Amino acid sequence: MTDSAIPMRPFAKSLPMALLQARETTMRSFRPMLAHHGLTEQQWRVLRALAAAPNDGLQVSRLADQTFLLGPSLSRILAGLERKGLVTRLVVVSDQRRARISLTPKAVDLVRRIAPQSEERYGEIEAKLGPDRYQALLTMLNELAQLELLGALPEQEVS
Amino acid sequence: MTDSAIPMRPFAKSLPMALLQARETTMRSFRPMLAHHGLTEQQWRVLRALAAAPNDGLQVSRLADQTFLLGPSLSRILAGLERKGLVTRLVVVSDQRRARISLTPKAVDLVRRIAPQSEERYGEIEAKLGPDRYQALLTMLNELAQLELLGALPEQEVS
DNA sequence: ACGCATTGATGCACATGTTAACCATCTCTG
DNA sequence: CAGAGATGGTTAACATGTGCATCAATGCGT
Repeated sequence: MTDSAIPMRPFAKSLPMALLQARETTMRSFRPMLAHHGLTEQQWRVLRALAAAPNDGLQVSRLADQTFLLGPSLSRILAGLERKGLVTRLVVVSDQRRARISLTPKAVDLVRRIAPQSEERYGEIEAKLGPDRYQALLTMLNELAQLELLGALPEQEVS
Repeated sequence: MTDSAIPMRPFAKSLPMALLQARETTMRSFRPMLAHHGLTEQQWRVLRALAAAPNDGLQVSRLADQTFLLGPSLSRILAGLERKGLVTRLVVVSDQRRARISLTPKAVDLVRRIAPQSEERYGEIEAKLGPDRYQALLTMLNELAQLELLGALPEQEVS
């Protein structure tokens, strides 16, 4: 009785599930490499964002935006990276609530070593999917991310 | 010095990041609805898979496959759902390692109430993205998920 | 029957996701 | 210029993600 009577899109055609599965497939390719360097996926996102940032670093909130990490997660991650000697934190004198996070030279070296391996993975995915399809996929994903969907922000009324 | 010298694909063109962002956008539309019913996203995945399963239920490993949850996560989630009276667990007599998980009538009712709201969300996404693009996106995501990427399974050699 | 690798599932440890509460600083207004 | 509110970050608490160890039940070869 549990089946047959509940009309619902099959799991396989669920966009969120497809996105989840696709991401898992790609990340399974990256994670072992990062683990080999003692980094988690999120720690790498932080290092990577900082590597592309201006030399005086980024403040925590900007870093959170760029890495799609929430504040509390980022706080913990930064504490860990600081303990590892990979990032430094400088309080902004003009507004002492803010801090600027930068990479240490040690971290810059690390990023330099990882980057080419990372590019290899991207290259493999792009090649196996086909450059044209890869681009098309990126385009559609970005378009999807721009959608403004109902119920996302306000307290929506449910039935 | 931290920037400019490390050649790396910009964050925005990173496929894993695009997948993450796209998934976040879609899930932001679903989560409030599920929270309103006291369910997390993962709990809903479990209920949904069970609702589509045969009446005698699914064993834990199959459920893990279908929901893309790892064993340990699923163990904890099932314990929670059992505590809430939403699933039951029956040990298989012929092989006592296995258990069959099924929905309780209470859970079936719950799924029945949530399903139409869920379909609404899917419909909105499909409509706003365009049915043709939606299908194309699903197709490419499934294709991506099927890729066999290096480093995913064996101990890969890193430099 | 016996040893023994395999399988289904859980336990453990650590890192992150998520929400709410909290704290320090700053800004604005009266 | 004091006090309310806004802002940037962190802390806390709980659930999940992830990899590894564990454990019991099973199947298999001899």
